[in-house]
Amino acid sequence: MNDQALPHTDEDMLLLDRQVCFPLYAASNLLNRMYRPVLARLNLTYPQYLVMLVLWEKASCTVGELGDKLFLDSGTLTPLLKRLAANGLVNRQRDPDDERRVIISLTEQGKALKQQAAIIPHTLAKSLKLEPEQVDQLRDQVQHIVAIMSHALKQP
Amino acid sequence: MNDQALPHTDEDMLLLDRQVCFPLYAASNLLNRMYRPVLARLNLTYPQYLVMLVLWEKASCTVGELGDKLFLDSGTLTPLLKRLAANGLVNRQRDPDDERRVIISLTEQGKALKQQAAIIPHTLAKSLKLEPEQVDQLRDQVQHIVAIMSHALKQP
DNA sequence: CTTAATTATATTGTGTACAATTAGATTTAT
DNA sequence: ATAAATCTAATTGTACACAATATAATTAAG
Repeated sequence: MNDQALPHTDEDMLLLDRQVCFPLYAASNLLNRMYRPVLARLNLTYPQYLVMLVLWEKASCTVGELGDKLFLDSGTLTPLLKRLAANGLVNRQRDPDDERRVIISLTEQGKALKQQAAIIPHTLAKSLKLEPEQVDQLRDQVQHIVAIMSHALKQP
Repeated sequence: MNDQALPHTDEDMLLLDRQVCFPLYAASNLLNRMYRPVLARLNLTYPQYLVMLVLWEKASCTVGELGDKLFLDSGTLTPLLKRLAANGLVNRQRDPDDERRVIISLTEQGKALKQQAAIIPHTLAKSLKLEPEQVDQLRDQVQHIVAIMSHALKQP
Protein backbone atom coordinates (compact mmCIF):
# COMPACT_ATOMS: atom_id res chain seq x y z
CA MET A 1 0.00 0.00 0.00
CA ASN A 2 2.99 2.15 0.66
CA ASP A 3 5.81 0.28 -0.98
CA GLN A 4 4.65 0.63 -4.56
CA ALA A 5 5.31 4.34 -4.29
CA LEU A 6 8.88 3.91 -3.06
CA PRO A 7 11.65 3.81 -5.65
CA HIS A 8 14.04 0.85 -5.66
CA THR A 9 17.19 2.24 -7.25
CA ASP A 10 20.54 1.32 -5.72
CA GLU A 11 20.83 4.92 -4.63
CA ASP A 12 17.53 4.94 -2.74
CA MET A 13 18.11 1.57 -1.14
CA LEU A 14 21.16 3.00 0.63
CA LEU A 15 19.15 5.72 2.42
CA LEU A 16 19.24 5.28 6.20
CA ASP A 17 15.47 5.69 6.42
CA ARG A 18 14.91 2.88 3.96
CA GLN A 19 16.76 0.31 6.07
CA VAL A 20 14.83 -2.27 8.07
CA CYS A 21 17.94 -3.31 9.85
CA PHE A 22 18.78 0.09 11.27
CA PRO A 23 15.58 0.55 13.33
CA LEU A 24 16.06 -2.95 14.72
CA TYR A 25 19.62 -2.11 15.68
CA ALA A 26 18.55 1.20 17.21
CA ALA A 27 15.63 -0.42 19.03
CA SER A 28 17.93 -2.98 20.57
CA ASN A 29 20.35 -0.31 21.81
CA LEU A 30 17.55 1.89 23.14
CA LEU A 31 15.85 -1.01 24.91
CA ASN A 32 19.12 -1.87 26.58
CA ARG A 33 19.39 1.76 27.67
CA MET A 34 15.83 1.75 29.10
CA TYR A 35 16.33 -1.52 30.96
CA ARG A 36 19.66 -0.53 32.40
CA PRO A 37 18.55 1.68 35.32
CA VAL A 38 15.74 -0.72 36.23
CA LEU A 39 17.96 -3.80 36.10
CA ALA A 40 20.78 -2.03 37.90
CA ARG A 41 18.71 -2.28 41.09
CA LEU A 42 18.90 -6.07 40.71
CA ASN A 43 22.58 -5.84 39.82
CA LEU A 44 21.88 -7.38 36.40
CA THR A 45 22.67 -6.37 32.83
CA TYR A 46 20.13 -6.98 30.09
CA PRO A 47 21.76 -10.14 28.67
CA GLN A 48 22.15 -11.42 32.23
CA TYR A 49 18.43 -10.77 32.77
CA LEU A 50 17.64 -12.86 29.69
CA VAL A 51 19.68 -15.74 31.09
CA MET A 52 17.79 -15.43 34.37
CA LEU A 53 14.45 -15.48 32.51
CA VAL A 54 15.43 -18.82 30.97
CA LEU A 55 16.52 -20.21 34.32
CA TRP A 56 13.37 -19.05 36.10
CA GLU A 57 11.46 -21.25 33.65
CA LYS A 58 13.82 -24.22 33.90
CA ALA A 59 16.00 -24.12 36.97
CA SER A 60 18.93 -25.83 35.32
CA CYS A 61 20.26 -26.19 31.79
CA THR A 62 23.50 -26.40 29.87
CA VAL A 63 25.46 -23.54 28.33
CA GLY A 64 24.52 -24.88 24.90
CA GLU A 65 20.79 -24.81 25.68
CA LEU A 66 21.09 -21.21 26.84
CA GLY A 67 22.91 -20.38 23.61
CA ASP A 68 20.21 -21.99 21.48
CA LYS A 69 17.45 -20.10 23.21
CA LEU A 70 19.18 -16.73 23.31
CA PHE A 71 21.04 -17.03 19.97
CA LEU A 72 24.39 -16.51 21.68
CA ASP A 73 27.58 -18.55 21.65
CA SER A 74 30.00 -19.63 24.37
CA GLY A 75 32.27 -16.67 23.71
CA THR A 76 29.49 -14.44 25.04
CA LEU A 77 27.95 -16.76 27.59
CA THR A 78 31.00 -18.14 29.37
CA PRO A 79 32.22 -14.82 30.84
CA LEU A 80 28.63 -13.66 31.45
CA LEU A 81 27.83 -16.83 33.40
CA LYS A 82 31.04 -16.49 35.38
CA ARG A 83 29.90 -13.03 36.45
CA LEU A 84 26.48 -14.36 37.42
CA ALA A 85 28.22 -17.10 39.41
CA ALA A 86 30.54 -14.58 41.05
CA ASN A 87 27.44 -12.65 42.11
CA GLY A 88 25.97 -15.78 43.67
CA LEU A 89 23.00 -16.19 41.33
CA VAL A 90 23.99 -19.41 39.52
CA ASN A 91 26.16 -22.48 39.93
CA ARG A 92 28.44 -23.83 37.19
CA GLN A 93 29.29 -27.51 37.27
CA ARG A 94 30.41 -30.11 34.74
CA ASP A 95 27.77 -32.64 33.79
CA PRO A 96 28.99 -35.94 35.33
CA ASP A 97 27.27 -37.87 32.50
CA ASP A 98 29.08 -35.88 29.81
CA GLU A 99 32.09 -33.97 31.00
CA ARG A 100 32.03 -31.73 27.92
CA ARG A 101 28.87 -30.05 29.16
CA VAL A 102 28.58 -27.41 31.87
CA ILE A 103 25.32 -27.30 33.77
CA ILE A 104 24.10 -23.92 34.92
CA SER A 105 21.65 -23.99 37.82
CA LEU A 106 19.99 -21.40 40.01
CA THR A 107 21.22 -20.81 43.53
CA GLU A 108 18.68 -20.03 46.25
CA GLN A 109 19.61 -16.39 45.81
CA GLY A 110 19.01 -16.71 42.08
CA LYS A 111 15.60 -18.22 42.66
CA ALA A 112 14.72 -15.55 45.18
CA LEU A 113 15.57 -12.78 42.74
CA LYS A 114 12.53 -13.72 40.67
CA GLN A 115 10.27 -11.97 43.20
CA GLN A 116 12.10 -8.69 42.75
CA ALA A 117 12.13 -9.10 38.98
CA ALA A 118 8.35 -9.41 38.82
CA ILE A 119 7.93 -5.64 38.59
CA ILE A 120 10.32 -5.28 35.62
CA PRO A 121 7.81 -6.03 32.85
CA HIS A 122 5.31 -3.60 34.42
CA THR A 123 7.91 -0.87 34.70
CA LEU A 124 9.02 -1.20 31.10
CA ALA A 125 5.50 -1.56 29.73
CA LYS A 126 4.62 1.72 31.39
CA SER A 127 7.62 3.47 29.84
CA LEU A 128 6.90 2.39 26.29
CA LYS A 129 3.24 3.12 26.34
CA LEU A 130 1.98 1.01 23.48
CA GLU A 131 -1.41 -0.63 23.18
CA PRO A 132 -1.29 -4.32 24.14
CA GLU A 133 -2.36 -5.30 20.61
CA GLN A 134 0.46 -3.24 19.17
CA VAL A 135 2.92 -4.95 21.48
CA ASP A 136 1.69 -8.37 20.46
CA GLN A 137 1.70 -7.54 16.77
CA LEU A 138 5.19 -6.12 16.95
CA ARG A 139 6.48 -9.09 18.92
CA ASP A 140 4.97 -11.55 16.46
CA GLN A 141 6.45 -9.74 13.47
CA VAL A 142 9.90 -9.50 14.97
CA GLN A 143 9.75 -13.13 16.11
CA HIS A 144 8.96 -14.00 12.50
CA ILE A 145 12.07 -12.40 11.06
CA VAL A 146 14.14 -13.82 13.91
CA ALA A 147 12.95 -17.25 12.82
CA ILE A 148 13.82 -16.50 9.20
CA MET A 149 17.29 -15.22 10.03
CA SER A 150 18.17 -17.96 12.48
CA HIS A 151 17.10 -20.50 9.85
CA ALA A 152 19.09 -18.72 7.13
CA LEU A 153 22.20 -18.67 9.29
CA LYS A 154 22.07 -22.41 9.84
CA GLN A 155 22.68 -23.35 6.18
CA PRO A 156 25.60 -21.78 4.36
CA MET B 1 -7.38 -10.49 18.80
CA ASN B 2 -4.71 -12.48 20.44
CA ASP B 3 -3.78 -10.59 23.54
CA GLN B 4 -7.08 -10.94 25.36
CA ALA B 5 -6.39 -14.65 25.64
CA LEU B 6 -2.96 -14.19 27.20
CA PRO B 7 -2.72 -14.06 30.98
CA HIS B 8 -1.02 -11.11 32.63
CA THR B 9 0.20 -12.48 35.95
CA ASP B 10 3.68 -11.52 37.13
CA GLU B 11 4.69 -15.11 36.51
CA ASP B 12 3.56 -15.14 32.89
CA MET B 13 5.05 -11.76 32.12
CA LEU B 14 8.49 -13.17 32.91
CA LEU B 15 8.27 -15.90 30.24
CA LEU B 16 10.91 -15.43 27.56
CA ASP B 17 8.32 -15.87 24.82
CA ARG B 18 6.22 -13.06 26.21
CA GLN B 19 8.98 -10.47 25.93
CA VAL B 20 8.90 -7.88 23.15
CA CYS B 21 12.39 -6.80 23.97
CA PHE B 22 14.00 -10.19 23.51
CA PRO B 23 13.06 -10.68 19.84
CA LEU B 24 14.34 -7.16 19.15
CA TYR B 25 17.61 -7.97 20.88
CA ALA B 26 17.91 -11.29 19.05
CA ALA B 27 17.00 -9.69 15.72
CA SER B 28 19.70 -7.10 16.15
CA ASN B 29 22.34 -9.74 16.91
CA LEU B 30 21.23 -11.96 14.04
CA LEU B 31 21.18 -9.07 11.58
CA ASN B 32 24.70 -8.17 12.58
CA ARG B 33 25.67 -11.80 11.98
CA MET B 34 24.04 -11.82 8.52
CA TYR B 35 25.65 -8.54 7.48
CA ARG B 36 29.09 -9.51 8.72
CA PRO B 37 30.28 -11.73 5.84
CA VAL B 38 28.83 -9.34 3.24
CA LEU B 39 30.34 -6.24 4.84
CA ALA B 40 33.65 -7.99 5.46
CA ARG B 41 34.32 -7.75 1.72
CA LEU B 42 34.16 -3.95 2.10
CA ASN B 43 36.24 -4.15 5.26
CA LEU B 44 33.37 -2.63 7.28
CA THR B 45 31.52 -3.63 10.44
CA TYR B 46 27.79 -3.05 10.71
CA PRO B 47 27.97 0.12 12.83
CA GLN B 48 30.68 1.42 10.50
CA TYR B 49 28.36 0.72 7.55
CA LEU B 50 25.65 2.80 9.25
CA VAL B 51 28.06 5.71 9.60
CA MET B 52 28.93 5.38 5.92
CA LEU B 53 25.21 5.38 5.00
CA VAL B 54 24.84 8.73 6.78
CA LEU B 55 27.91 10.14 5.06
CA TRP B 56 26.86 8.95 1.61
CA GLU B 57 23.76 11.12 2.08
CA LYS B 58 25.62 14.10 3.51
CA ALA B 59 29.31 14.04 2.76
CA SER B 60 30.30 15.77 5.96
CA CYS B 61 28.85 16.13 9.44
CA THR B 62 29.90 16.37 13.07
CA VAL B 63 30.30 13.54 15.55
CA GLY B 64 27.26 14.87 17.38
CA GLU B 65 25.08 14.75 14.27
CA LEU B 66 26.13 11.15 13.66
CA GLY B 67 25.26 10.35 17.26
CA ASP B 68 21.81 11.90 16.96
CA LYS B 69 21.01 9.99 13.80
CA LEU B 70 22.36 6.64 14.94
CA PHE B 71 21.43 6.98 18.65
CA LEU B 72 25.05 6.48 19.69
CA ASP B 73 27.34 8.56 21.88
CA SER B 74 30.94 9.67 21.53
CA GLY B 75 32.18 6.75 23.60
CA THR B 76 31.09 4.48 20.77
CA LEU B 77 31.68 6.79 17.82
CA THR B 78 35.13 8.19 18.61
CA PRO B 79 37.03 4.89 18.39
CA LEU B 80 34.85 3.70 15.49
CA LEU B 81 35.59 6.87 13.51
CA LYS B 82 39.28 6.58 14.27
CA ARG B 83 39.23 3.11 12.73
CA LEU B 84 37.37 4.39 9.64
CA ALA B 85 39.96 7.16 9.37
CA ALA B 86 42.81 4.67 9.78
CA ASN B 87 41.29 2.70 6.88
CA GLY B 88 41.26 5.82 4.73
CA LEU B 89 37.48 6.20 4.40
CA VAL B 90 36.94 9.42 6.38
CA ASN B 91 38.78 12.54 7.55
CA ARG B 92 38.52 13.89 11.10
CA GLN B 93 39.17 17.58 11.64
CA ARG B 94 38.18 20.18 14.22
CA ASP B 95 35.57 22.68 13.07
CA PRO B 96 37.44 26.01 12.77
CA ASP B 97 34.21 27.88 13.59
CA ASP B 98 33.67 25.94 16.82
CA GLU B 99 36.69 24.10 18.09
CA ARG B 100 34.55 21.87 20.28
CA ARG B 101 33.19 20.08 17.22
CA VAL B 102 34.93 17.47 15.09
CA ILE B 103 33.88 17.30 11.46
CA ILE B 104 33.82 13.92 9.78
CA SER B 105 34.02 13.97 6.00
CA LEU B 106 34.33 11.36 3.27
CA THR B 107 37.64 10.81 1.53
CA GLU B 108 37.66 10.00 -2.18
CA GLN B 109 38.07 6.38 -1.21
CA GLY B 110 35.09 6.68 1.12
CA LYS B 111 32.96 8.16 -1.66
CA ALA B 112 34.08 5.47 -4.08
CA LEU B 113 33.06 2.71 -1.70
CA LYS B 114 29.41 3.61 -2.27
CA GLN B 115 29.51 1.85 -5.65
CA GLN B 116 30.58 -1.41 -4.06
CA ALA B 117 28.01 -1.00 -1.29
CA ALA B 118 25.14 -0.73 -3.75
CA ILE B 119 24.71 -4.51 -3.85
CA ILE B 120 24.42 -4.85 -0.05
CA PRO B 121 20.68 -4.12 0.25
CA HIS B 122 19.95 -6.58 -2.59
CA THR B 123 22.07 -9.27 -1.01
CA LEU B 124 20.42 -8.94 2.38
CA ALA B 125 16.89 -8.62 0.98
CA LYS B 126 17.41 -11.90 -0.82
CA SER B 127 18.56 -13.62 2.38
CA LEU B 128 15.60 -12.55 4.47
CA LYS B 129 12.96 -13.30 1.93
CA LEU B 130 10.06 -11.22 3.14
CA GLU B 131 7.34 -9.61 1.06
CA PRO B 132 8.03 -5.91 0.42
CA GLU B 133 4.83 -4.96 2.28
CA GLN B 134 5.95 -7.01 5.26
CA VAL B 135 9.29 -5.26 5.21
CA ASP B 136 7.68 -1.84 5.11
CA GLN B 137 5.19 -2.71 7.83
CA LEU B 138 7.90 -4.09 10.08
CA ARG B 139 10.15 -1.09 9.50
CA ASP B 140 7.33 1.34 10.28
CA GLN B 141 6.39 -0.46 13.48
CA VAL B 142 9.94 -0.67 14.73
CA GLN B 143 10.57 2.96 13.79
CA HIS B 144 7.52 3.80 15.88
CA ILE B 145 8.83 2.23 19.06
CA VAL B 146 12.27 3.67 18.39
CA ALA B 147 10.62 7.10 18.36
CA ILE B 148 8.78 6.34 21.61
CA MET B 149 11.90 5.10 23.37
CA SER B 150 14.17 7.85 22.16
CA HIS B 151 11.57 10.37 23.36
CA ALA B 152 11.20 8.60 26.71
CA LEU B 153 14.96 8.58 27.24
CA LYS B 154 15.19 12.32 26.74
CA GLN B 155 13.13 13.18 29.84
CA PRO B 156 14.41 11.86 33.15
C1' DC C 1 40.61 -51.35 20.37
C1' DT C 2 42.54 -47.51 18.60
C1' DT C 3 42.43 -43.62 15.59
C1' DA C 4 39.69 -40.12 13.42
C1' DA C 5 35.82 -37.19 13.41
C1' DT C 6 32.58 -34.76 16.14
C1' DT C 7 30.81 -32.23 20.03
C1' DA C 8 30.77 -28.81 24.02
C1' DT C 9 32.87 -25.36 26.20
C1' DA C 10 36.75 -22.12 26.91
C1' DT C 11 40.15 -18.71 25.29
C1' DT C 12 41.89 -14.88 22.52
C1' DG C 13 41.59 -10.79 19.99
C1' DT C 14 38.82 -7.14 17.80
C1' DG C 15 35.04 -4.10 17.86
C1' DT C 16 31.21 -2.19 19.72
C1' DA C 17 27.95 0.07 23.64
C1' DC C 18 27.60 3.03 27.39
C1' DA C 19 28.01 5.33 32.13
C1' DA C 20 30.97 8.36 34.31
C1' DT C 21 34.52 11.46 34.10
C1' DT C 22 37.57 14.83 32.03
C1' DA C 23 39.12 18.70 29.22
C1' DG C 24 38.63 22.35 26.43
C1' DA C 25 35.70 25.73 23.90
C1' DT C 26 31.65 28.66 23.81
C1' DT C 27 27.80 31.01 25.78
C1' DT C 28 25.42 33.38 29.49
C1' DA C 29 24.84 36.12 33.31
C1' DT C 30 26.40 39.29 36.04
C1' DA D 1 34.66 41.63 30.67
C1' DT D 2 34.88 37.72 33.56
C1' DA D 3 33.15 33.89 36.26
C1' DA D 4 29.76 30.30 35.87
C1' DA D 5 27.12 27.31 33.26
C1' DT D 6 26.77 24.75 29.05
C1' DC D 7 28.30 22.24 25.24
C1' DT D 8 31.24 18.81 22.46
C1' DA D 9 34.49 15.24 22.23
C1' DA D 10 37.62 12.27 24.21
C1' DT D 11 38.92 9.01 27.82
C1' DT D 12 38.30 5.24 31.14
C1' DG D 13 36.42 1.11 32.78
C1' DT D 14 32.98 -2.60 32.42
C1' DA D 15 30.30 -5.74 29.74
C1' DC D 16 28.83 -7.70 25.82
C1' DA D 17 29.18 -10.08 20.75
C1' DC D 18 31.53 -12.98 17.84
C1' DA D 19 35.12 -15.14 14.65
C1' DA D 20 38.85 -18.07 15.10
C1' DT D 21 41.22 -21.13 17.64
C1' DA D 22 42.20 -24.42 21.34
C1' DT D 23 41.15 -28.20 24.46
C1' DA D 24 39.10 -31.96 26.29
C1' DA D 25 35.50 -35.50 26.10
C1' DT D 26 32.56 -38.51 23.37
C1' DT D 27 31.40 -41.15 19.47
C1' DA D 28 32.22 -43.50 15.10
C1' DA D 29 34.96 -46.13 11.86
C1' DG D 30 37.82 -49.51 10.71
